[in-house]
Amino acid sequence: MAYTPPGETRKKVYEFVRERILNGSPPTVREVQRAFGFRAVQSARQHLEALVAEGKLVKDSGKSRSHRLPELGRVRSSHLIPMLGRVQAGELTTALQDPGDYLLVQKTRFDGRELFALTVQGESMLQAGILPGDTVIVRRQPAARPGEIVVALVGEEATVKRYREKRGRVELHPENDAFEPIVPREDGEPFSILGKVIEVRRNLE
Amino acid sequence: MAYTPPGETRKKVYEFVRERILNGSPPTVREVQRAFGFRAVQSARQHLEALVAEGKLVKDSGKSRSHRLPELGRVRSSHLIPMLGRVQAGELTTALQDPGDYLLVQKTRFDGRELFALTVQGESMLQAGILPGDTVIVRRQPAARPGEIVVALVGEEATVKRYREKRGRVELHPENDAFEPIVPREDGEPFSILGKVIEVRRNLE
DNA sequence: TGACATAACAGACAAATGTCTGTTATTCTT
DNA sequence: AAGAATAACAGACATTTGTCTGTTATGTCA
Repeated sequence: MAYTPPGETRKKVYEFVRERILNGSPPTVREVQRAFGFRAVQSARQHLEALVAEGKLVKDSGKSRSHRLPELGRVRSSHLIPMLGRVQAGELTTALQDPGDYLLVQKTRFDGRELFALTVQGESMLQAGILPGDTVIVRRQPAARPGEIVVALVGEEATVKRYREKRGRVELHPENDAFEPIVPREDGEPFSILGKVIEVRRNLE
Repeated sequence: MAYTPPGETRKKVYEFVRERILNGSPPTVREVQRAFGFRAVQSARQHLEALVAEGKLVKDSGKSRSHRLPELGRVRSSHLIPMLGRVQAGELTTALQDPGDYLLVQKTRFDGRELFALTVQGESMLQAGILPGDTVIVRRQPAARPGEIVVALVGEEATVKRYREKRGRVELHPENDAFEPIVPREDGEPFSILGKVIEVRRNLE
């Protein structure tokens, strides 16, 4: 192969490998060799080793297709979580067990099994920047701390509100002046906290 | 290994492989074998072949680590897109070529290369439900249609605004009464549209 | 019960893949 | 010009990995 100035081929090798990693299939040494027309495996290997030495790539020695981008360790751990639309109380369990759709999230802090997603109905959280049609990602938990945004089951329906406590009593506050806080009563309709909202997403396409 | 009811181990193998693929490193047959404690390679292989036959996985015959999730169906492929923080005009190209962080998105409609993400600064889009600290996912394009939310380069800095046209002239509208629209002038500071905002994300953890 | 399908195992082979040693050519530096 | 560093090559070896053939156990169903 023709001789190229120092660093030139190296850069292209990096870009090639990076592209492949981002597309989900890191190349083998020989795939790099072929992609660049090297006549020796070692040519490809030297570039790859150099890139690892520079810290631009990391590699698991001995394993095939094991080149990775260093920053990606943190980022790449992802879960598929069930995605629910409008949810009635009774359907909830069923919907979680056999969801119609999945959402891909990267939440290394959480176990994928404790997460689900919900489409927001209504404008009660407008002033918290949560609009109708937004998707909220929820971590299942039976309680919450004041100030957190939660998904609660009030009567027959799941609702998104801000959790507050007043004189030891639970209050669910909308963030929209046109709505009134919900104050569950002991003898009232069934009430429970489904979980805490940990992310909000909105599609604008 | 202990005998398990039909389909039970199969399901777990599928989940294992799926998780690994989503995390960027599809397992080898023997990695599956070890993960499940099979004493024979063939045990793992049978499950994998069955999953391919069922259409739950696809595979490039002969290649190592080549199991993939089928493009069609409810589990879609994902992209890793570069994530930028506060961006000055000059840094932009550099930041896109060598980003410090990545974001995992599920956008089959788009090519991963035309997407990037940006952290929102300031409160100018408050009433559109975009708060400071939110992440916007942007599709690179040099123009926009009225009503769309865009990322534009005004002078030295990237800014998120709603794109409007008035008497044939471009206007960038904030969605916050405390801010004034930006009306770029021909002889004024450099102005260009970087792309259109296609998703907004907010972390609440 | 017997036929049949599935699950798991055993052992082996061949191709793919990572790695090693050593050599030659080109460029850079002094 | 000489030495050092980099790029590319040649050929080989060892491990990993995909694949194959055949066997045994467990469960299903008529």
